[in-house]
Amino acid sequence: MKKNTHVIPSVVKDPRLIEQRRQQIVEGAVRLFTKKGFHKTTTREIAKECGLSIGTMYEYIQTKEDVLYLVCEYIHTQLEQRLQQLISEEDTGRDSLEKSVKNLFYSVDEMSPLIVLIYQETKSLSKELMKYVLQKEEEITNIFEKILLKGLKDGTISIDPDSVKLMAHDIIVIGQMWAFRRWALKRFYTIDEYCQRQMSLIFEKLLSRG
Amino acid sequence: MKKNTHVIPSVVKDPRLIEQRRQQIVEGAVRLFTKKGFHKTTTREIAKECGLSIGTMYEYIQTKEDVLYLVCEYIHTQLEQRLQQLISEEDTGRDSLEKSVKNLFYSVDEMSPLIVLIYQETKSLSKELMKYVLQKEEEITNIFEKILLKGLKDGTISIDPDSVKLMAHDIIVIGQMWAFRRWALKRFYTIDEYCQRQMSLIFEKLLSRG
DNA sequence: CGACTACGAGCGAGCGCTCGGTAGAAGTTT
DNA sequence: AAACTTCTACCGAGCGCTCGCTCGTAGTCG
Repeated sequence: MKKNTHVIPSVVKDPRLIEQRRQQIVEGAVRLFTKKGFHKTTTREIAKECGLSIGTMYEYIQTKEDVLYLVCEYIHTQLEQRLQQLISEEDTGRDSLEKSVKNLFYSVDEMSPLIVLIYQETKSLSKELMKYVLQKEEEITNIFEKILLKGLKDGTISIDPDSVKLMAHDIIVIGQMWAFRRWALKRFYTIDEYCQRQMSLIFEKLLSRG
Repeated sequence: MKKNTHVIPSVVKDPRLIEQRRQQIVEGAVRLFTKKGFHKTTTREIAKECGLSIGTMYEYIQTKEDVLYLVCEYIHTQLEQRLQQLISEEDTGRDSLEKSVKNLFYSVDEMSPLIVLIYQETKSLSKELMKYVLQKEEEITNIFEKILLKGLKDGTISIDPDSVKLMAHDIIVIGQMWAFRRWALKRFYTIDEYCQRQMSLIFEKLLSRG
């Protein structure tokens, strides 16, 4: 099952305890990382924020970097679940895409600080761990690729097959851009306006050959 | 003239020397920051890389953060110059846009590591300095806004006036995304393909109401 | 008692930055 | 022209401090 996930060793034996404590750690770390960034947050602060002593915290991770990895994994899982939730077999490709893109925009809106965090801190991971995080990012992009392909098959979407991958990336980036360019966009658009206008950018393209 | 630029004090008096040494510092720092990131690079390393002693380097800056600011400013100036270069008064809005978007894509391609750097490290600046950097980012976006407005005026581009700002941001983000999602995109597209396909995404939209 | 989890003072490495000193150019006095 | 003074850029050992992480000990439960 969990093939593309890096397993972080723990001194503690009880798996349920591990999961619970790591959840604590992630939640505390997210709060701090979004506020101050990874490098400016100390291990002592993380421990305090999640209600553990440093000693105890280090029973559940090996390095500070592990915390960042857990955080990245958590964020990606969160986003992925939200996106998978609304996907139904019965929808046409086009309907599914419309739903999912909208879902993406509003998810990014709610998860804004988390999206920004993952954008800015992934590079602080070692190559090994970054690989896993980028893999997950790609899996999320693939969600949209699949939907596009479905629409291509059932004729509800028309697009050059060689552009499918690119369009999937475009959708993700246009979605996430609401998070990482929020400082500029928020002054001119609400999330509703943003959603509507960007949807039209995406869908006019997808019908232009139909 | 230089109103939106933060001036970093220097102990040294000679302005020409300041400029020359800071150029050295920026060049050395860029090499290191793109490789290791800002936080993992030490001041000693920067000094060594640019051929100054730490003591001397600190005659030209006040803090390590100043170096990052100088680097960000350098990158933005570089990009802005490239974009301004190809803009001619005589072109129609549409021609100008086509040229400039293409120019953006290929500039981002060449400046890839720099674009990624500015994306990832801007947040390491203090609020004060970040303000200046984001301002510059916005000015660069405005280049495209102006072109779009010109096209709207001369009738060569058709777009909802309220979407102009957004479209300018879209163009910038789609350009820069070639840098920060290179790890995925490079496996499927060359820069030429990328440019061509993304241009069609942008321009089909801009003609759809025409 | 043995197995396991929690604790936090403390270690040692490494960091950003300073500051007293040097060399030599520029200016001034004799 | 020589001697002295001032100014300026350069230097790097070292200061003070913070960081990530460890490990000996204490507490708890079966």
